Amino acid sequence: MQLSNSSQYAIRILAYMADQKDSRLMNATELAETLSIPYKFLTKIMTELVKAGLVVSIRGREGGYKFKKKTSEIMVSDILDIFNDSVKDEQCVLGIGFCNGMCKCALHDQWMEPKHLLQKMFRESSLEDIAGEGCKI
Amino acid sequence: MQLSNSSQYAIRILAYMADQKDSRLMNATELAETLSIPYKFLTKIMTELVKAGLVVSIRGREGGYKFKKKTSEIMVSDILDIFNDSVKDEQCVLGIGFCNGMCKCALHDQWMEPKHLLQKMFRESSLEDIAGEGCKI
DNA sequence: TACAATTACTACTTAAAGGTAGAATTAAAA
DNA sequence: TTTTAATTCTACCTTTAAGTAGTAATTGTA
Repeated sequence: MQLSNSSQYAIRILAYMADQKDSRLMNATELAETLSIPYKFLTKIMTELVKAGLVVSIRGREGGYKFKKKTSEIMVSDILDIFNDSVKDEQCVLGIGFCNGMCKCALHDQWMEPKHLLQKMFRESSLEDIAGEGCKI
Repeated sequence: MQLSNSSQYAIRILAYMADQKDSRLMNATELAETLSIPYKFLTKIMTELVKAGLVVSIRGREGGYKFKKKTSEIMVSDILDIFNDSVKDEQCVLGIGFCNGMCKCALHDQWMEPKHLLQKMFRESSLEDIAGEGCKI
């Protein structure tokens, strides 16, 4: 019961970027070293974040990554969506699509409250909110 | 963010077994067909449940599986433990072992409440509790 | 223009989860 | 004692996640 490595890395990367005061360009080498994430895996993740429209990349010398949207407009759930890792409304403990109107799984009722809290945490935490919170490295 | 297939199957199997009034022997063919779980995969899971001491198996003709412990003494978390899928105290959203006294991750505080609810759900739901609840097939 | 520093792309490898096949073992029943 | 219905074991196959390698494309700077 946990997030994929990709999701965890992506949140850590973006939260670290959000920590930086000016919206300066940050390059993959610096991010990989600072956050102890394998360089090649990090660039793969960054490319997905670019495709998803969360960050933009500047190629070539002096290039790097910066946010495309305001950090207040990027929710943790947006990041999880990219890696198919968010908590869906129709998702139950015993499988997505298993529970429905007719048939509720044995843990259906117990699951409601933690599910809603998880969704709340992911959907209502923006990168701006968590910038400055905790340590990122 | 979801349980492994093995954990989901195992919970469904044991919850279904707990539904049966007398503690009659249930065989793999019946369980697999009733619960729509691949037969060979189900037997693999059952063998793990036997090794973990949750159920006993009777081999040979007229054999099958039955509970070793009382259903009131088997918690959902016991099942998740077998498949390394339970929510550990030290587990945070951004990785097991990442957060500690010195360094709390950016989502550490937000994670506390959903984590405790998840743990509560898994640790305080016994098979007896969920027997009869919801539909299992 | 040449160079160096950067991201992007394609393809591969490794590890783990999920699932399958077949034969061995067991034990009740005929 | 033979047959039959059951679990168990070993080994394999498939899919997905995780991670790596090499090269192409891009672009600022000297």
